Amino acid sequence: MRLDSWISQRKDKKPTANKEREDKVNQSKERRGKYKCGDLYLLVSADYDPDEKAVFLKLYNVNNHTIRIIYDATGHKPYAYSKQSIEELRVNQHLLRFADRIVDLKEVIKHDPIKDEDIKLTKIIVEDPLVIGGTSSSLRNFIKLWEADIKYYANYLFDTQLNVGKHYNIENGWLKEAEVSYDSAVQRFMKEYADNPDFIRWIKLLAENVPKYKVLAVDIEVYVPDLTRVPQPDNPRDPIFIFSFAGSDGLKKVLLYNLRRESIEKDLNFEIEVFDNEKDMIKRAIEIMQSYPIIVTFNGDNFDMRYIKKRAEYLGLNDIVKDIRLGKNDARINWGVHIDLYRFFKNVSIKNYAFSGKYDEISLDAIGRSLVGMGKIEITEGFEKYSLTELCKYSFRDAEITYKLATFNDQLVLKLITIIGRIANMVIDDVCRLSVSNWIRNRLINIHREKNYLIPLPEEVRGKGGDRHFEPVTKGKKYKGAIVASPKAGLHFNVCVLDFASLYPSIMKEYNISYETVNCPHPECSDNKIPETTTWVCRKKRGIVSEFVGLIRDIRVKIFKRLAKDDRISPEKREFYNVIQNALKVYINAIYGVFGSAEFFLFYLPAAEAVTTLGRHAIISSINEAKKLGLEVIYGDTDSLFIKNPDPEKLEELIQNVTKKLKLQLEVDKIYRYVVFSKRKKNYFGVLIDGSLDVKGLVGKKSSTPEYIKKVFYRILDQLRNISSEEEFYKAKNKIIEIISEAEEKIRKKQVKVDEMAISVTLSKPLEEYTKTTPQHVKAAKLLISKLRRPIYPGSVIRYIKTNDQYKVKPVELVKDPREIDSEKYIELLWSTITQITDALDISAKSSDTSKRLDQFFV
DNA sequence: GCGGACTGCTTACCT
DNA sequence: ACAGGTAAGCAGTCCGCG
Repeated sequence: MRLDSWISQRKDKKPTANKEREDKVNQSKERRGKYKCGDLYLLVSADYDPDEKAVFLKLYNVNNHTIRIIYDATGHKPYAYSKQSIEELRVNQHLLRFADRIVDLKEVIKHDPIKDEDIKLTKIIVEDPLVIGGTSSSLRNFIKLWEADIKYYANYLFDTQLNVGKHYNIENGWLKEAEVSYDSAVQRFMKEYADNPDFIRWIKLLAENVPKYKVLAVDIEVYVPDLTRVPQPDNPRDPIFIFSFAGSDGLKKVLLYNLRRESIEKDLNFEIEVFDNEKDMIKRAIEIMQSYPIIVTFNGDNFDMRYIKKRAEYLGLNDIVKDIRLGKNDARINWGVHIDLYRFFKNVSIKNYAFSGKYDEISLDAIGRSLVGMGKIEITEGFEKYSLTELCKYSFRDAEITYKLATFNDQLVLKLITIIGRIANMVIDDVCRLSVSNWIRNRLINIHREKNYLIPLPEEVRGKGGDRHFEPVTKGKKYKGAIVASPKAGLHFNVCVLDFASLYPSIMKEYNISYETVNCPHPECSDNKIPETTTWVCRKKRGIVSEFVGLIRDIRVKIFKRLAKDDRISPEKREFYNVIQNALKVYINAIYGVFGSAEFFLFYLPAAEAVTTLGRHAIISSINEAKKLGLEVIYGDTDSLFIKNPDPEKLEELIQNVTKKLKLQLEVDKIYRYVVFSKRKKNYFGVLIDGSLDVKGLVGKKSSTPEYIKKVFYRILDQLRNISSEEEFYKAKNKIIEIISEAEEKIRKKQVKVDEMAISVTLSKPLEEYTKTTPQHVKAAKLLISKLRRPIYPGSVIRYIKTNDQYKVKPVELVKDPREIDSEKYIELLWSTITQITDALDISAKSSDTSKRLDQFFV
């Protein structure tokens, strides 16, 4: 049997006209709201409907704040590429298995970026995505296919040239890019760069307004009397008894299934609807939820939404919850978008770059406290010990925190998600769940499509070969990274810090680094070597990644950073542009890293190594250049040079020389009134010219250090803050001695509160995976479980006390009496924290006598 | 059997 | 599941020691 007879029959089947298709869908799906002609829509999401065998788009109606769903009417079909000819594929047994689901085989020409030549491929077009991948019998498991692991709805957006986060109008059922207005400042930039279509395209995409979304935060409570039992969505035997809602339209509502027939307090800060059976409450809850296009939860993917769905089905309400769709690891809603903030805040790029590590535990309580100043209501006993009113308050607080996290600072989080969706061209459901490497992958796939480049398989990229030239300094790493120059220990006044503006992205841009340009196939490029290596870089073609990094780096620096600082623009708008430039920063900074990550689809170690090699080259030649000019370099880390008391003219000369020679922008980053180094790298403090204190890496700053010791540490630094000469420096001495001896005394006499002595350490993996050693926080966690039956998860912060009993450590919850504290250990800890300051000032040996010890230091 | 030297594990930080 | 480099504390092991 051959495939062609079947294919020819299918070919005359024309795609349904757009309008008809939409009307059909309108009839079959329940719809809300009326659409006015000319309504403006923001493309927020897309998905595949297996029943309709088509992609549908979720469009946020900016005018009436509903979601409109539009099905594909172009007849777009899933596909993948093969390097076998049509003839070969026609008799391929694996394809024959899917004969009735293969629509067409087509010969196409694509550019192979690795070989730098056009190649012939066969495009296998199929009826549904599962033919390509997603099941154990799918084609990609049996024959070699290209572009077969891209989600179909993503593929669809790339091919139809739609972009998430853009505004569209609907005309006769077709999407049309909407004309949107831009600020005059943005228009000026568009004029300035009128001859650069890539620039214009990105400015237009990013500067579009982001609507204020209509959102609803949801939290549920499941009635489990015993505190130690956690309700399991997969076994939903316990009833849901509370739904809490906080909405952007001011809704503050709790639905309560009064399973104890208790009387409920009046005059709460939320409305309450009481039900005498669970089913009615769930029906009402779903009705409320379906009137909001955006649903926000904290851990809804794995708990709230999942439990609602499973519990409703358990109660026979399948139809009520049919529009909640559970994936392996997520929960999506057909009527809109479900955003799980737990997944979003867990993302390390979001945590460290967007929120500069302001929270360290991924819990509603911890993140709520640090970002919106609101924590959970504490519950220490099982639910049976509390009145239903108290439990409603508890639950409503959770919904309130979730709502605040989604909407604080003018919906910052939702804006950020939308903007990342624009940059990555990724549906916002995925943006808030996936990591930065996926954001990068998605856009790079999109760019390959636009250029008609075939996306190589990971083994083809790796298969290019190329050596690793430098042994990593750190054990377990794949290649050598940055250089950290040894600091010159001591106190230094008037220190200027120079740094390279976004060093690695700039290197990628200026030196044409990309997976296909590093060790390219052209013999004539092979003399274009990375210094001290056998790696060469292409001169003939612009690298796809290099070009992309360069473009968005320029977009950030030349457009959005400037807009964010332009005082002719209103503060609100400036804040919006600041969010954009920040999102770009998060994104750009991760691009180098993903090429050094073995899991990334374009992982190519020689490319990553080329970047760090050039980075080391840049900083070393700058240090040498500085020395040549007679400037004193006292420290440097990766991309920075600390220069002591520089002659301004020499400094300017250095900047000019380096920038010209390396094609990398060296600039003044900050100036310290003074800075204090010990012998340790990545470890110093200083006072900037505006008087602000800058502390780097010192123990006293670490999140694990007990509060009490931190306080002492900062009191000491405070003594040093207003110093502007060496004499003044020593005046602070007596006060510091006083602070330290007082603290030591207090610890020795056990007068410090137990809570202030807690050492806080994050449990990074499940307890049973600590097989090699048992660190102290793991010991404490085990006690929490055995003595208090407290559930512990990876990511939990364990707070423990060093004690003088047989345990040596105990969770803070188990230490009732300060006399249990091992004060000797804490005095040691105090000293090691403080000597990081005093060491730097050449304070050396310890003696048992405090004042003597300090005197030695401050001589 | 004991203690110091050493290595490896773990966490939190810097760029 | 972006990278590598560094500091610090502790757990566990090795080795010498009549």
